[in-house]
Amino acid sequence: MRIGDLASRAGLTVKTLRFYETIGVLSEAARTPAGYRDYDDSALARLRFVKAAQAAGLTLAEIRQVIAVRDSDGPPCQHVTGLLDAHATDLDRRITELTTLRKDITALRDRAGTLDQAACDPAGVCHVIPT
Amino acid sequence: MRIGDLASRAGLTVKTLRFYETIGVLSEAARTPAGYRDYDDSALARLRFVKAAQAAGLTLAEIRQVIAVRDSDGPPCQHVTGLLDAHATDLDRRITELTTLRKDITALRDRAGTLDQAACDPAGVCHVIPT
DNA sequence: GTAGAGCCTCCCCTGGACTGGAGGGTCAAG
DNA sequence: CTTGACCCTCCAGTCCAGGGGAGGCTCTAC
Repeated sequence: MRIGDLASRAGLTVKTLRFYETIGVLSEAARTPAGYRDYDDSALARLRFVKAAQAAGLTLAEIRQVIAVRDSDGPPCQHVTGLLDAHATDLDRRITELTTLRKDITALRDRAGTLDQAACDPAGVCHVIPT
Repeated sequence: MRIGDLASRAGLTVKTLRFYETIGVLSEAARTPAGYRDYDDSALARLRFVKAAQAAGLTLAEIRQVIAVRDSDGPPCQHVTGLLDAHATDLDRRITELTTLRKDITALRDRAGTLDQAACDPAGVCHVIPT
C-alpha cells in the first residue's frame, strides 16, 4: 500500500510517517519503480505498536531503541519494563512538583483577594507575586 | 553595576540577562562609554520579580506582558490573577492526565510480570505494550 | 606592558514531535 | 490531453528557556 493509505489506516499524517522513517521508528519501505514507498501490513502493526507505546508515555527515541533491541537481541520485554519503571518514577516526581505548584498558586490567589490594588508598588511590578 | 555583578547578585548567568533583554523582560540598560551595560538597583528588583513569577509558573512571555501592562496601564494585579487562574486550571488538567498515565503504567507493569517473555510476538515488537 | 578576567555582538545548538512549503514527478479518470 | 490528487526530496520553522563558542574590545592588577 502507498503512504497515504497507510497514514489514513494508522490515523496519522503522511508527514508523520516520513518523519518516523527518518528517525528510525519506521523502517525504510520498498519502493515502486516510480520511487513511491510501498508498505505491507507489518508496517501497520509497527505503527500500532508505536502509538500504544507513546500512549504508555515512551518517547520516540525510546521506542526506536526498543525496536532496535527487538531486531538484534530478541524480545525487548525486560528493556520495556525498565523504561516503564523509569517513567513511573519520573511521573511521580513531576506529579509531586505540579501538585506543589498548584498549592502555591492557590495560596497566591487567595492572598491576592486581600490586597489593595492601589497599594501595588511599581518597583516590584505587581505585589500579587511576592518577591 | 555591570552585567556580571547583576547576574551574580540575581543568581542568573550573563547569558540569561542578555537573553531577557532581547525578549523584553529586562529593559535596555544604560551603556558606559565603552559600550558596557550599566545597571542600577531597579534591574535587580525587576529580576527578583521575574524569578518569583517564574516560580509561580508564569512563562517569560506572560511576564513580559505583565510588565508591559504595568508600564502602560498601571497595576497589573487583575491581569496577574487572571494568569494565575488560567495556570491553575491548566495544572489541574495536566495533573489529571499524568495521574491517569501513572495508573496505566502501573497496570502495564503489573501485567508484564504475568507474561512469558518467550511468547513475545516479533510482529508486535513487544507484548508488554498491548496494541 | 602584559596577562587574565570581563565585556561586546553574532549566530548556531539543544530537545520532542512534528508541520509547512517550495519545486517537481506520477498516476488515473474523463 | 489535461486536471487534480497523490507522491517525492529538501529546507526551515514551531515552542521554551536559554547555552556554546567565535572573534574581538576593555579594564584592572602587577
